[in-house]
Amino acid sequence: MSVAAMPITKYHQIYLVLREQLVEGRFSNGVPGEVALMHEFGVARVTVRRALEQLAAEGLISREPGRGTRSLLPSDNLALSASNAPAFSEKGQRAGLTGLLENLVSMSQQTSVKVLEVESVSASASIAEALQIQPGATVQKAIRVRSTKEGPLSHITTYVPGDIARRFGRRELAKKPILVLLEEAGVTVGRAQQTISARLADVQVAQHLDIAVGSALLAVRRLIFDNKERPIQWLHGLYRPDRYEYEMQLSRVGSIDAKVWVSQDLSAKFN
Amino acid sequence: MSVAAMPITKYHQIYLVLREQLVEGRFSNGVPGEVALMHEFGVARVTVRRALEQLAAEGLISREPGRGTRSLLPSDNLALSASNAPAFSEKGQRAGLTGLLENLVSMSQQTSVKVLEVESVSASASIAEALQIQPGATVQKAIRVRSTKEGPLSHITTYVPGDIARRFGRRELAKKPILVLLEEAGVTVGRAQQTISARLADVQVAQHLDIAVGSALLAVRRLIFDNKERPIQWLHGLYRPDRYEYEMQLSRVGSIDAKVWVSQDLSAKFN
DNA sequence: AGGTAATGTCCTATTGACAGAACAATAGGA
DNA sequence: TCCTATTGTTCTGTCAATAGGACATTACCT
Repeated sequence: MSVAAMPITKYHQIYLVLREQLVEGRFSNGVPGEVALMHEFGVARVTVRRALEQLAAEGLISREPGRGTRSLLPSDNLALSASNAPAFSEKGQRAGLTGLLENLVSMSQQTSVKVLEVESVSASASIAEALQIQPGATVQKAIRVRSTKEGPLSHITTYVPGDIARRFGRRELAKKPILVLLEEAGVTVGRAQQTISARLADVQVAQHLDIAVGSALLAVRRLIFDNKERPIQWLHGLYRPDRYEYEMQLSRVGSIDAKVWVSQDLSAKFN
Repeated sequence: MSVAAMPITKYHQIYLVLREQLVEGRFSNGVPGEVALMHEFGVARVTVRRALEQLAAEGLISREPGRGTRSLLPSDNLALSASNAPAFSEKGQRAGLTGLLENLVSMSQQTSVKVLEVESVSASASIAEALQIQPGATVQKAIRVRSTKEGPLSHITTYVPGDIARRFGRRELAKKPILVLLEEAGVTVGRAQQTISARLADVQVAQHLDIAVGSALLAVRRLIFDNKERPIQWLHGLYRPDRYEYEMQLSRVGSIDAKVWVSQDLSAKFN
């Protein structure tokens, strides 16, 4: 098929991926070589290089012939003060995790999941509406709490249509992100629509997240579609704002007269 | 300069703009013709058409030769039930504004701003750090409350370096979005970095937003840079979650093996 | 019926994104 | 010193994105 029609260029996607991984502190001991990245992403070397060039231009990496590419982020090596890396200079003042969603790769590695509840229930009106199924149809409801070593982070409730979730057991849910399970079940994940809001912690959630009742929580509602635009997962997530924030870059794209911003932001990565 | 190198294609940008405007309920009485859009965006007709084709494929608009293009969103005309528009089917259950930021065009039209406070202060340590200036340097602090006809919506505090904000008066701040003022002051807005979190309403904010103390609020911190990567505005925003939510599309772009999502989302438009 | 405005279809040409490859230059270890 | 890994540079193509235009077709209004 050669080059697929893409609204966003490959080098830019790779740029986004690498930038995210950089600020996450991976690559502390060396960024993979261009050839390695080239294979990893399955693209030509030119494409990898364009991404790296942009990262270098922003002062996030250093590239030297013979030596290779290295991360320049303060979290990794020596501090870099202001010099030429304004991009993330405000990084230090925030301790909490940043990124988003419940299933970052790095989070999967550094966090643990406890499954509070898994059961088949009949869909309420609102859930049926979201998932575009008959009210009363069977859906699998799962509640999980994700924790870092510092303590609980998020309280996630997911609903998956019964015919898809048939085989998900408690063990699988604890081990793998639910999206991986969905893909293993033969579902091709397409797009997702997500709304971010704020809510107060109720008694149950507060208990599980180890916070006071009435604390402010970041609330996420997300509907995931497969490649045929069928809803396959409806998610309600509550996050402790001191441990989790949603960070994004708004870049002004193009010059379409109207001043339009597009926020670009890495989201779920689940290998 | 002709065609600038763009990480995101023009037709896709136009698609995003139009989609946003559609769900905002503009275009209720007819979408502008292709030729009109073509002039408005300054692109060729083919480009406009590709954007419209995508919108039509998602069932958001109908296009008929001779008749023109019309919005198919329930908020506008007759309800469209499920049929072929799954994209925003969960739209009905939410009354609040959706989009983001404080300065959408439509918001400027449908909302009013009250300036609570404008004064020059010396920068505290955290503000100086964010704006990359000397602690104690002069910054202009402004607090504004934005309201819809239903009541207060957001409580925004902004800090602008003194040398830039020199000429902003109370009147200007009430009339125009601060970003417009910045541009009029000769600043070219570049990119922005934004973090979304949640906070409880304190006494002052609660009073201005007409809510109970201790209500959950959506909290936004945003740092705007000019085209030379100099920070030009540091913003703290608090939003009533019942009137304002942050909605975004996560589309799975490309096929870069790693499963990466890019969230695309219209943000600030300030004409 | 005729005019107008809209979308649908088809064409040409330019440019950038990307693949694939070769070769040069540099740094560091054996 | 030589070998190797790495980035830097420079090619040759292919294809998609976009600009710009011409013409057909349809729907609605006068």
